[in-house]
Amino acid sequence: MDNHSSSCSFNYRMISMIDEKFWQEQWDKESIFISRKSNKEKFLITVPWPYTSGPLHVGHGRTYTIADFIARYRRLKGYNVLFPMGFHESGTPIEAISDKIRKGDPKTLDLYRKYISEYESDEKIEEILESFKQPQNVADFFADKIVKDFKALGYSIDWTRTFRSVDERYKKMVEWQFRKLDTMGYLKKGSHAVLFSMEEKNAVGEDDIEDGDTNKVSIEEFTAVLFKGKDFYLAASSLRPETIYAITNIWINPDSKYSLIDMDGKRVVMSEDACERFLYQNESAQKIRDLDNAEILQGEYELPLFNRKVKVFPNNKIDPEHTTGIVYSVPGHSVKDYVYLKDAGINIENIRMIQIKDETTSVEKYLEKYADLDEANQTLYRDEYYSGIIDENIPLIGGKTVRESRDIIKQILIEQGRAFIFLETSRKARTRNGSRVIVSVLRDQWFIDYSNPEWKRETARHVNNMKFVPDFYRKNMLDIVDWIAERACARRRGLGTKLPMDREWVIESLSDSTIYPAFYTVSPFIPEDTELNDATFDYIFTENYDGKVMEKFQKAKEEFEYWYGVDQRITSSPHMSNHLIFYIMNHIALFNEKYWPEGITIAGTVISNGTKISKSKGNAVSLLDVVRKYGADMFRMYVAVNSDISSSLDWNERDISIIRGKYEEILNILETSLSQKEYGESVSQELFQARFMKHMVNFNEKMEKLSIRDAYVEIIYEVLNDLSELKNMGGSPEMAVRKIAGDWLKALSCVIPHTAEHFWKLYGFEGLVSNSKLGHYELNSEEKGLIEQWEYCKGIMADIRSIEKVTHIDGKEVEIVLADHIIREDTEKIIKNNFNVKRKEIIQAVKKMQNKITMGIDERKALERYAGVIEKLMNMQIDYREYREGDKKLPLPGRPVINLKGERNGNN
RNA sequence: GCGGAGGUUGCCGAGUCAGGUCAAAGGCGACAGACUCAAGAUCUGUUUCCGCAGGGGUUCGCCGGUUCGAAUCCGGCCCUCCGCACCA
Repeated sequence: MDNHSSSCSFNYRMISMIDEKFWQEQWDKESIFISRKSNKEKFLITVPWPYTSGPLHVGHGRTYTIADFIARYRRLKGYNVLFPMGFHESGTPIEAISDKIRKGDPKTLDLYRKYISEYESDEKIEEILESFKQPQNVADFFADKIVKDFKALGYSIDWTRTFRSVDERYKKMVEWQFRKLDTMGYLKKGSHAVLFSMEEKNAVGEDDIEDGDTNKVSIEEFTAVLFKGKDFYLAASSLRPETIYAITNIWINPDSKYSLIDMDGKRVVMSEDACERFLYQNESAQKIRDLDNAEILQGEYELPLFNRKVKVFPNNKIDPEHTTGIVYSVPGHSVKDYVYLKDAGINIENIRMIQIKDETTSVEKYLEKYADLDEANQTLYRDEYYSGIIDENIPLIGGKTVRESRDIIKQILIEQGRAFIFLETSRKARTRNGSRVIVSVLRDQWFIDYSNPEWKRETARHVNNMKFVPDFYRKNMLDIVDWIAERACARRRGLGTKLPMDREWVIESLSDSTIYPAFYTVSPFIPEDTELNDATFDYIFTENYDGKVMEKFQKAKEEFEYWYGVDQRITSSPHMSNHLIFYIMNHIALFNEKYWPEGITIAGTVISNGTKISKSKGNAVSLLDVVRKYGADMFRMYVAVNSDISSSLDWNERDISIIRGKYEEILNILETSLSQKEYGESVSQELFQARFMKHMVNFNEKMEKLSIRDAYVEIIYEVLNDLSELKNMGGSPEMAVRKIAGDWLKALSCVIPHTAEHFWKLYGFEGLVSNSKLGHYELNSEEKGLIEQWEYCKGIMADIRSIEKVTHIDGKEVEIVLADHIIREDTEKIIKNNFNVKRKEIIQAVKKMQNKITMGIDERKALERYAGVIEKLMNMQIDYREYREGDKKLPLPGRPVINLKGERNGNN
């Protein structure tokens, strides 16, 4: 991987001379990141805590690194900054890992051997692996390693406030949270549909399903319509209940078995397989017996709503494993039914009831148009759903759209007891263990009811006042507020806090992590063994207590009130519709408005060599590897400069070496400037300093807006460019750097803190740069003039080059003729459309060149100042004078006449 | 499908909210030159087309519209990426 090592040995020495560990120890020793209440303005910044099931990769590093830039910048600006972190250990995956290790699953064992080996010597691996049979050991092991990794990255985290989501005192707070939600009526119990495995007797998530990440499985709602026969009802399911009027017959599969079940006193028939699955959706249903298919086929069945009877035909295309295994046939509006009937030689007249653009849809046309039967069927379905209108003469729904009618008919059928909902997976799916995935409706599922309108209104109002970076996520968040409904908040297994009102349930791992940043503020003031109850938390977090001071928690209360709410939370877009919405809404429900979250910054995803990072691809680059190989500052600089917060960051070798080049440049110039003792005054040095001042102004502005990349392009690339320009102008970059080193190192310290500390000390500044303060920067008019005039001169140089190129003259001498005061006055008038001027001949020229004329620059002064520099850079003699009457060409303000003298270049 | 973001000159990526100063920042790559025995590194210049005087032509997904004037505003179309409920 390291193909530069041979050619850059000198620079390697440069990088390795920064002893990152040493500086981390200095920070520790001086406790500069431990933050306590003070009289300074506070700034609380957080990042969602990591889940401790394994080592972190570069993707995790990005958000924390960005947060650290901001934390360090705020400190420079004089804020009392708190940047805490903790560890998320609740949920099912860690338990599942232990489970697999206990069972000796070879894949898991290999993976965790590899993970452990990244941190521990070989002889210890098996022992640690053995300890992983206990879930808590897995979590603790990796939490411990993450601390080490993060320290190695130089994060300015206050480690005194760290806690884990499974700590007893934290659990007490979660209990407090849930009892509060309960008293507010936000906690509900109800039934809930989930994907489920009968064999594993468990709800299954995307990760549990084979190809679940690439080919999603969702739950679809079918309407099972009851057709009344002599002894029982047939349950025929459909996505299109509005077509019930056009039914001609019912299909069952002759090769499959059917069963009779009891549903609230009704005798209902569905396939044997459906029957087994349905019992997971409806607890009260009971199987009565199996049926002989002849029993079903012989009778006639009455449609609900319309007085009509239809027959049942066998059709082996009907899938008994899909919904009820009974389907009704609508040949007028289903290509498949039309074909089935035709193939079976059954002659039934089509009933048609839907029009698109005043024309009754024709199954035959779709059949002709699409070669594939499925495609024809689906297209017809879609066309009718989006643009279909029901015929005027149809009862109940005539003239209405298909979309409206579907809900109306479904509603009526269910009310009349002639239909029920049958839930089905959107595709056939199996778990990774190979068992079948079905839909189950869980009873007594606990929910947080985010649909409460009052709660939503408050949330929307607050979201409008929050700061989102980038701002478009605000709109996104408002949509989510609108969309969010009940969310299941408890599970049967996993680590975490037991639901206080029902100890059978464990609070789901996203729901237990919504207000935890509040706990950072109090964590050091609540010892592990303290007795905690709801009154304690009411006292610390709210105004809602009996007024008596609780001595023991007084300090915690003060710290909470000082620090809370979160000023800035850095996260990534997948968190929008789950963690972030919970985070915002739970704060709004539980805390006083002044403690609600303020700022949210959403970082783009991290990709590796142009492709998405995923464990299965094996392209996850571990954070530890990166630090070991490149050092913290290199990685941090990469994160800062390689792409903007909002766009994705691609971690790849090529860009790494490019960034490294820049980093080495910084090291080099800082190193070589060290020996400079004096500072020579010259135009170019002055210009450099003025420009540096401008960069500092821009840097501050951009950091305030959290445009981190732009800020560092300014303070790294622009400054380095200026230095090389300075060198060309004959100035000394070393002297210049010596002069600006203090300010530059402060600005750089947010991104490359170790490097900045190293040179801060060598340059003889007091204390630590991480502890220094950044002043206010502003350009004075002299500095502005220096910069503007130089830009003007650069324009002239570009013009000279352009002329040289076109004429093939190798310029030796240049005469620059400037506009005199008469021209300037005339031009000013003409721009204002006042044509009463002294030299009429310039009117046309001014009009034509209007957008290239600049009035504000003192051209004479610019040339006085920079003529020498231009002469050096262009290697030609520069003369300048004002316009004289009789000159062939007329200069305009900002557009002097350039007379180039030299030899014609022979080649062309 | 629903919701969100986006399509810019060889590539990455600013600019679009507040239309003109935008042939369009910055980085990378490429080319030429300087340095060197040579390569790398570094530095200088060029990098849409035309031009023997700093100028002109044609460009910002596609098609239309508004305007004296559009990369920027409006409408339609095509394409890409992200999120979509028990997964952390």
